[in-house]
Amino acid sequence: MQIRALVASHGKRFKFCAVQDCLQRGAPVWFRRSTPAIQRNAPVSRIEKPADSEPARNPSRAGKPTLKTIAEMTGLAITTVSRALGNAPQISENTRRRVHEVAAEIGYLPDRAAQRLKTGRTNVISVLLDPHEEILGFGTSIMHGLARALQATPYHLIVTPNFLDGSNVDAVNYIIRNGMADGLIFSRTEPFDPRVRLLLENGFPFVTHGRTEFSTPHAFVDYDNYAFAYEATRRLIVKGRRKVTIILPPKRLTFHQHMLHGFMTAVREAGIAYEIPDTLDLDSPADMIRDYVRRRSGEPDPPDGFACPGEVSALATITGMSDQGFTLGAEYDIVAKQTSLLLSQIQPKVETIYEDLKAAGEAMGQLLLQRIAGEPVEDLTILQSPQFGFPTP
Amino acid sequence: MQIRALVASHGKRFKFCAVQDCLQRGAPVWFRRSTPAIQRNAPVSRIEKPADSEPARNPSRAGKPTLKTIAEMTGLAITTVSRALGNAPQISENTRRRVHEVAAEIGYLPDRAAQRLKTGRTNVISVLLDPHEEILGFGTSIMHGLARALQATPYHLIVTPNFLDGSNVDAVNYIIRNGMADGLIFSRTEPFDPRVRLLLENGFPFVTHGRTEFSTPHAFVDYDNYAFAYEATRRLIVKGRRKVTIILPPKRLTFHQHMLHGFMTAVREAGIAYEIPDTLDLDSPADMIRDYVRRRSGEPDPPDGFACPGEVSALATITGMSDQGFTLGAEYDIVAKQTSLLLSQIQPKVETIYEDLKAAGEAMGQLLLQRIAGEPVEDLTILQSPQFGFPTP
DNA sequence: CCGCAAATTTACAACGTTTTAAATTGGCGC
DNA sequence: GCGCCAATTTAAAACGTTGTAAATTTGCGG
Repeated sequence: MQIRALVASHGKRFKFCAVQDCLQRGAPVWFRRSTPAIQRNAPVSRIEKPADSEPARNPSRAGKPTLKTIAEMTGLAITTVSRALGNAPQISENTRRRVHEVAAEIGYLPDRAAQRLKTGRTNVISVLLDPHEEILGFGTSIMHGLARALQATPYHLIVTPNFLDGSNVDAVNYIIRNGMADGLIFSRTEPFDPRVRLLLENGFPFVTHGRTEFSTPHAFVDYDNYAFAYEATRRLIVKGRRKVTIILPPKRLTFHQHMLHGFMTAVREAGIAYEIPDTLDLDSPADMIRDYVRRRSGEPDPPDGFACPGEVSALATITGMSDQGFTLGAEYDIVAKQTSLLLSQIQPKVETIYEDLKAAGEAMGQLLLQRIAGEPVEDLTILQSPQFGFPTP
Repeated sequence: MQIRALVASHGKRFKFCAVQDCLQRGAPVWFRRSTPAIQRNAPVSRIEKPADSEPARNPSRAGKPTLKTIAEMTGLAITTVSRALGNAPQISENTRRRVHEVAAEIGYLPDRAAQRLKTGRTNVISVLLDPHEEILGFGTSIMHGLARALQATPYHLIVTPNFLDGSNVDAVNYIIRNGMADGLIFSRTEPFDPRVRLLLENGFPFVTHGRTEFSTPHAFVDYDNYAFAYEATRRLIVKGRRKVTIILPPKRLTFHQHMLHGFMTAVREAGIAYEIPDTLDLDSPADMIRDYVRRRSGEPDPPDGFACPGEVSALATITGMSDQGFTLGAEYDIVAKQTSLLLSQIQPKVETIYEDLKAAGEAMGQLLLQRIAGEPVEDLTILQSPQFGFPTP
């Protein structure tokens, strides 16, 4: 057993000889500064464990290579290794390459916790999942896309579910306050969405799925629901339908207005009859939509053209109508928004207009990365056009 | 400006007077150990910045309260504060309460990165999302449940999507090797699932959705698919169907066998005719299932009872049958597994047996927490019974 | 008032990384 | 050989927390 280091204060029991000894072997000697307030220090002398007894490391990461490992292997300093891996400009090409080689060889990966602690950046993107999302895999489509966008980056995707206690705003506030992520993604925006307001006020990077009406610009990806509603309605009219209707999203959401506008524009251009159910919206349970359609189609002057901005509402409409004996494509038509493959696979007679949610997710991820990198938000807006390329029978 | 600290080696330009001075004021003097290989050290003397110039803190967490903040406010040591917040036994009730009060007042939350770095625990639960999950919100149901289970814990839920490059096993390996999480959750197990093998070998905590056939036990939550298939088939028989069929999950998955077993047991007990499509499984796209059903029902001696272990397959079956002019409930019957509200809302004539995925998610979360806490895995297995409480018309 | 044990509080180091500021090296002109 | 500049490498401190081991305070019997 060998004395490797020694700590001493300048108190009574100062062991001069030990210090001398350490100095000769190049071991560090520590003169401890006394506590400012009270002079408490009693003399200390500490002896390190012998070199062969490894300090008990945290078992969960035993043997995990760190910068220190590479430093020892290459004979460089930890700083240099860090620099080399970060491709810092002042590192010579030679050592840069060598460090990279060794790192790859031993499978080094930087410790996220340490990086996060040091830099304050979390390398985390958080998605606020809303329980009211269209059940047909909205969440997973967006996630697919996000995952793809973050694939080659150091970012991880963490899900902050809204479903539970606390409102959306609380979740956002929590994330801002505690620096739980570097950026945020969420959907179903309102014109003056309180989440957006909060994030804007705090300068926190985020991308929404859906627009707002704040004068301050922010990054968003949105689907052109005006175009969808206009086109869907127009197609119903072209098919010769006499009275059209649309199931709109809840009034408080921004895209309610967009859809309404598209629908009304097409209706007015054609001068056709229409009606808009007001006891019902896209968030209503499928059986409620089904029952409404069934009841309404049994009453006088029912609509015969349905614009359905969701697959579930389309299926519910079909069921309600067929309960009354109406045949899709003959006595009535549906043009629906399609976000998964399900609807067209199940019921090919429904005409669909596609919204690519996976692409939306990917775009949101990319925009968020750009936003975090500091690009001006004015450039970070995407309006997805409906794809009109589907065959019209 | 005041000299507060000084670093010196025992090289030529050793400034003895400066050291003396430091000693007298209680400032630390550092005898730097020379680099082992080459004796490089030249003497150094450093002067600290004046105390009034605040060190430039990371802007992203400016003002965020830390243990130090509380320590300064209460006049206690950082260690004591940490202890008090951790409710360590050796802290007096008095200071414990005071620290908790101050912490609550200033809204202190521990820095996850620092905790993680120090303790090696990540406080993260990772979910492996599989792209082949039933599209109808399997992922989100599980996530709901998990979120609820982790609600009052320090754990966060992070999604490691499988969808992209790399197999399941690679993702698991990555998580183990780099300590990205304290526990793992995934589904769709195979009898000798390589992910399970890997995790068992490394003693990494995990809970699967689905069983395996390893002799080493592990934590799982599974749905009793034997009971489902048996009960579904029995109901078809009770309804007077003459020939039953079932769309099974892919052969490599463990629950393929369970379902097959349940189905065959019911069939054999009743001595009824049956058939099992072998070009088709639950992962087949809906249109493929629909086309198969349509074709088969046009051929001689078609089945008139369908056990559908998924809502999509049920919808596809209905479409295929109605394309041939068959009426559900009259000429044929379906008993389907229901995991969302969609199917029964859209098509109430389908008889359903419920699988509560949200409850499964919550159970998996709880089991995983217990597993991490070190409870024996033998006790951490749950077999969910089908709920037979749904009205049979 | 002393000694001693128990109760409570404390300093220090460490986790693995990045940042700052400084030291070292090499080259070049004299 | 010296001084100087640029290129490269370096030590030390810091991020906020917890574990270890020690110091300090308190209480109590004499």
